Amino acid sequence: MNKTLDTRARAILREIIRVHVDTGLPVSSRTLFKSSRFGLSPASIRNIMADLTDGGFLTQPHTSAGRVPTDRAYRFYIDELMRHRKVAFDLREQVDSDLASAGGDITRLFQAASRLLAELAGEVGFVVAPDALHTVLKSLRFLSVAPHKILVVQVNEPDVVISRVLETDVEYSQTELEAASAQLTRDYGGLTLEQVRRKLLEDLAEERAACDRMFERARGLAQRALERHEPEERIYVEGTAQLLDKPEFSDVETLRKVLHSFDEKARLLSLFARYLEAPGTCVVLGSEHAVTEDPRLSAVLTSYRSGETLTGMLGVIGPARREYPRVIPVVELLGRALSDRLEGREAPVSKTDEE
Amino acid sequence: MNKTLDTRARAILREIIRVHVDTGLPVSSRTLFKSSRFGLSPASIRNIMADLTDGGFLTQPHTSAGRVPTDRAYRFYIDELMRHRKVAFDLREQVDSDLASAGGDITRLFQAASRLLAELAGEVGFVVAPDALHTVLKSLRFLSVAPHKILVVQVNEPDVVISRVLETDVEYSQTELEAASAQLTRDYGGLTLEQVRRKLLEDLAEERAACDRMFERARGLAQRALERHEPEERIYVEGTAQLLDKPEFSDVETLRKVLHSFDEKARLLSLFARYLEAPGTCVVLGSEHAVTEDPRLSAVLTSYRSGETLTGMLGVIGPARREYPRVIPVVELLGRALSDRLEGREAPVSKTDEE
DNA sequence: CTTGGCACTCGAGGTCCGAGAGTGCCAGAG
DNA sequence: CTCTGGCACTCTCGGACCTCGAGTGCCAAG
Repeated sequence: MNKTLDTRARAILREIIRVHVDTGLPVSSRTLFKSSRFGLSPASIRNIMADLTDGGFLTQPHTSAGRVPTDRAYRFYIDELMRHRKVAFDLREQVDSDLASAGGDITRLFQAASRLLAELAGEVGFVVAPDALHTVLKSLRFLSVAPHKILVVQVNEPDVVISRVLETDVEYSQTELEAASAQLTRDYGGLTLEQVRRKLLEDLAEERAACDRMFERARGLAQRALERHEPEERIYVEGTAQLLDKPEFSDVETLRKVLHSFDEKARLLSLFARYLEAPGTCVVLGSEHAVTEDPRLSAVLTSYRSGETLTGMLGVIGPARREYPRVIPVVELLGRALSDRLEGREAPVSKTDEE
Repeated sequence: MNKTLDTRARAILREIIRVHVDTGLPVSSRTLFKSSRFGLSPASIRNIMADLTDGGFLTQPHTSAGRVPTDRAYRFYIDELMRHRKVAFDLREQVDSDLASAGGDITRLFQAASRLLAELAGEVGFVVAPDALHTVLKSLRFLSVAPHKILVVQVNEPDVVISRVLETDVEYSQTELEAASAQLTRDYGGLTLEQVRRKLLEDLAEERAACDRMFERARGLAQRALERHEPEERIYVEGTAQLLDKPEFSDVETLRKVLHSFDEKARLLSLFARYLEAPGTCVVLGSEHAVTEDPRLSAVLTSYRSGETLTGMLGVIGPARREYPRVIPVVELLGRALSDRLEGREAPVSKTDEE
């Protein structure tokens, strides 16, 4: 099929998308005639619409309804017709300050990001954390916080801090813990978490008797601290209620399926997986390789970086009918903002150390 | 109105509730006649049902439908008719191990608890964290984790650990930080967070010039670390999608309102507030002082303890039509389990220190 | 190539009706 | 006095039917 539509056809297609995105309803030739001055009568517009329908860009829900853009039309629109809108400056500020308010806590950071996505785009927002396996461990510290509780502070490349409280049977002195911290950081720092885990297992098995009892215990603690997280903990979804406001999800049965599918984080994760590699921002429409299992859902997603090789993903999920020129920049803004935060670049928001 | 129903009326009411909870549909005299052997004909059952209707225990959606229990009926059922079911032993184990997997992180603990509530009760689960104002600070520690990042570890009574990464302009040595930690813990340990905040402000204002520059900075850090959390961070809601499966919320408009209302955490919090004081487990039906703004929603809630004076709340929200004998014990189980965890009592799940 | 006109199609919404489910009440039996 | 079968009554649900209006497709004339 030739994708080369003439100028008039493009203008009409663009207008149909604009109106349909706005109203959510099928667009008729009459509406088009009135809404915008093409200098053409409804009949002529109908002819062009018929061509667009033949070309696979439009469909009609039934004979006597207007036309609705197909996924193909959206694809064409996104690739060729659309001009991005600049994001408002105060939006950047809001994003930066909201992310800053997570205060270095990685979980809250991802949560804040997905919440922002949901709020700003008016759709379901999600963030997929980078795969922890390839994260590089920088240091590991133990801190005794209460008689049988030890705080394990794990610092990953690039200065991402994860801390975790472990309960212990044995009691440790702070000096012991500091020695152990230093030793472990020396032994395992610079390795990826996957390597650390493997090496820990080997070392624990091997040095059973030989080694110092204390370090053996410390390795045990480290192992417990580094236990790999459930897949559910790698994916953050917020704003699922937003779907209720979209007319395309007004029937309960659809909603039921879709909302329940958001609860199955593990499957979502595997669906998203293939897009991790994709550079830049992509729009995945339902009819294409589906990000979600439901063809009615589509996604706008982009990747973000955290350190040298680590990438995660974030984006929004909603109906294909969305304001792309507004939504795409929002997703990209959050991608950049999250990368900046994770790589330790200061956001341009004012920040004082004292008081 | 006299609440003293004769034995037969009680039996019938109980059976009506049983059947209605099971099916979700209005119950007819015929169904009752067939389902259970009362030794009475449908006509007689109808007479009793008419009495129960007069007494305000039953209503009919319309003339030719069966009867549906009113909130009053549920109240009577809960107070007088119901016998709790024992929770299965493996349920306790699941709860304990799931809560243990949060690994001392208070946020994840509350999240896990509300998720468990949602899952086990098949309704919306929620946890309200204790009001941080009255929490007693035990110690405050600083740990340098990266050039301009400091981990602030705050230990509250009873050994609840909260840690937070702060970014700083100035660079601190670990020795400085340790001195500051000791000093701050000495000065502010044992006070409630509210007192700490006030005292910090006073001290910062007063000793402007006099005091050591280092401690002044440390106080600034402490203040940033203890900034009070947004109300949204005190309330954890999980499993909102569960409502989709309840036939009483099958129309989209209701769902829209209800699900959106769950997103407004701040208002939820204020609605829950009054039940914090209530001892034991209570069932709040929609027609009574509403926990939620919608009279169709009802809640089963209980409080849990964390330390001497601190109490929080947890429970489930759903339609009044629920299996009380099963749901109430679940809520109580989680209340106990959460108290145990927070007060440092070991749950009876096996736990080894090493390996 | 454009346009007004016109016949055609199809869904939305209203009305009507019959079937079925339940009830309330009554009169008669135990 | 209580229980029960019988019966009339009510009300919802679903299907059949109809009309209205929106939109289209096509054609013939400009």
